[in-house]
Amino acid sequence: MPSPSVSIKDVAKRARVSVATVSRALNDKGPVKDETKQRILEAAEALRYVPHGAARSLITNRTHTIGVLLPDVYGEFFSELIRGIDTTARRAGYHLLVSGFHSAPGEVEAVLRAMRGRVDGLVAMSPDVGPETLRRNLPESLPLVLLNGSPEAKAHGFTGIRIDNLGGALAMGRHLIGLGHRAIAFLAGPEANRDAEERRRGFREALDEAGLVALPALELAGDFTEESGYRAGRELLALPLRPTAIFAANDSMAIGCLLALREAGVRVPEDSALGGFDDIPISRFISPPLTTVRVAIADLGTRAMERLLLAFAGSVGEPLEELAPATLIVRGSCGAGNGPEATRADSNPPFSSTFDRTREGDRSR
Amino acid sequence: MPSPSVSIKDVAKRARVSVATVSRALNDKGPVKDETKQRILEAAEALRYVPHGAARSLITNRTHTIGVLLPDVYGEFFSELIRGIDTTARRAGYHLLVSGFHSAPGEVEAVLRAMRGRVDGLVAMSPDVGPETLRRNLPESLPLVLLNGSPEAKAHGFTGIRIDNLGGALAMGRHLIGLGHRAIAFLAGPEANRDAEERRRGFREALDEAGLVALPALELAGDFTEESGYRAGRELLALPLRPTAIFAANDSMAIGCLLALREAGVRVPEDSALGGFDDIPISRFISPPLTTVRVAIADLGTRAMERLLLAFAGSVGEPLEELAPATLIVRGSCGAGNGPEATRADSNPPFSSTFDRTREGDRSR
DNA sequence: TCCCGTGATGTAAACGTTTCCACCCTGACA
DNA sequence: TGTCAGGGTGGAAACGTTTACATCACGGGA
Repeated sequence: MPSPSVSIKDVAKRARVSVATVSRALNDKGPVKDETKQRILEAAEALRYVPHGAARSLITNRTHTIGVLLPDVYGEFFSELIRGIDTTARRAGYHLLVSGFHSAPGEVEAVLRAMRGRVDGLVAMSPDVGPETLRRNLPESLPLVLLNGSPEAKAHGFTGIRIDNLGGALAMGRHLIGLGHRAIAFLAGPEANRDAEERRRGFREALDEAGLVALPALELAGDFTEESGYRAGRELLALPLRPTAIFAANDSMAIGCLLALREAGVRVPEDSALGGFDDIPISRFISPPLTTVRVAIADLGTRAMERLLLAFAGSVGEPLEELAPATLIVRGSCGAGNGPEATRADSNPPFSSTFDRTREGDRSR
Repeated sequence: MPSPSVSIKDVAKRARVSVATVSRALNDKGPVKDETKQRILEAAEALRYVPHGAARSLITNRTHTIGVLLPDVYGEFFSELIRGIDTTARRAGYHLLVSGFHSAPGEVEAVLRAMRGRVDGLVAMSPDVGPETLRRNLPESLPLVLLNGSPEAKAHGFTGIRIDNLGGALAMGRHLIGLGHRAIAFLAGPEANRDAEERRRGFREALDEAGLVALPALELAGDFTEESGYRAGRELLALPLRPTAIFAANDSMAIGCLLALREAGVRVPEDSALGGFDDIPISRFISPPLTTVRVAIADLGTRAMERLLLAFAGSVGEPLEELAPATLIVRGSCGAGNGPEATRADSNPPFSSTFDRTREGDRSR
């Protein structure tokens, strides 16, 4: 059970030099005679020596690891984000210490504290956790990038990256209005969710621009699940005056809604246009393919990591807030393909874009 | 830039005791007078003291971290696996050091070596990397669980967990044959891929059982992508004698194939039955919903982690090999819903199962 | 010939913990 | 009153590195 691990001393002994020389030889620091160096490398090889990370971190004060703190490790969003962070991190020689946390009371604190001395920096996504909690449980000096944090985080001295929910929803709203729709239903996300709220605001803004009013009857509650989208769809069907278009605050709800419509024989997009948000992979495979707003998630991770690397390089700078773009993806479900915008729709067929996406992250940015 | 971090010494000074006492008080080891303990806790609180992980690891030889090594951090498989490992790990107080590696020559080695002194155990998925490479770059004593490794890994003294590809494919083959199909096409996966190979073997076994012969013309090459499934579908369409059923070695290919068939006006399942493997989330949303084989990925991660925990607890035992179940999921694409097996299909409607799945991992096992 | 710079190496301190050991004190027991 | 047990505490070693500093030999320039 006790690890009979070989340490630098063993290498030193075998190569008949001091540990200092071994360290120098292995790290290419300071002068070492070629002959000695050769002997040391051979000894290390023979003994299968691997330096002890913790010991090294202790003295160098560098772990070459960055922590990633996420509310839940679930689904495509998570894996995409990690992928974005990981590729950038690895390229720079960093590893990832990943930790999800559930909403259990003291859990965030516990996880945060566990990070001390194990990471050089932190990427945290904290929808619930306030900036104060973060700072209280973290060493003052730890570089930190907040993902989708509250807008006031900047004021607290945090640098963060947020998704441009507002811009994306605005684009979708404009698009639907541009297609001639006037009565547009909105399936909202969870009350407390910041993304959901921003998307609602973006949609409202589009309405305002066009001089349309938001009818309370056309704004339905949802919670980002397919099920809630399905329920909302049935509610819409029961309305005396049905909307000609529906904008769901995320793709899952849009899909649930689509099922409800289809069950009732309502055709999409002929009878009702439909738009979503997120561009989850399923979206391009359902029929009709879903018009949605793409969030470059992997890119989000990449940007966060790059910020951290910048901080490591010493250029601290003042806390910034960056917006990750959210771009409209026009597919079949909005009916643009039947109208004058057919070319735009054609330029993004569901199939070829699938293959594009496969390696998207590798060439992101 | 240098971290003005507060250490145990600062706490000791403030509480007017020795560092030894602070350590004892904070870890509840050895006797400390209540009054002193109180003073120490207050001091720690006031200074926002957080123990230094690396330093602690150095002396205790425990990092409370386990390494996860994956060939690629991409897609649903990855996130599900991580989720399975993470939930189990966190419950036991462990963190995850995640590292993907690309196929660059020395990269696996580099990543492996970086793990020394940073992890207490390792979960590795190594389709390409041989057992020898692993051992050569890892301390002898490090507990290791291999995911989907080669069957001979066990002989090398590794304990591993593999997906029951053979059993799953066998079940699918039996199912299709049971529905009366005699000419069944098989879309194979990548040549070198072990999973793909095992699935092929399972299918062949089902044919053998039924006294059917595998026609070379009905076995098409593929590489697990939608595109290759699409190509295979077109090849099948060009065949003089078309198969009445198609079994694709994974869902992505099945979906690509489905598109090819649909383009040609071939109806599924009326004109041709279709089966896949993996049960990726899209599968239940396409129309018709795809009959497939579900692999409990999160469960795979959970099992791996449990093995590791067992090893930490000291019960080393001989290297075992565990098989993670792969179960047949009957949906519409195989046509069972139209036949005598309608009840089985109904018991698994695409929608309710979606919601089931949402929290599947939390109650796995 | 002397001095000094420089390359090659070793010694030892330091990083922040945990833990073994020794010490002191108090009280109980003989 | 002496001894012993044991609670409470501090000193110091140890973990495996890196690195500042010291040492030494050697060679070149004055």
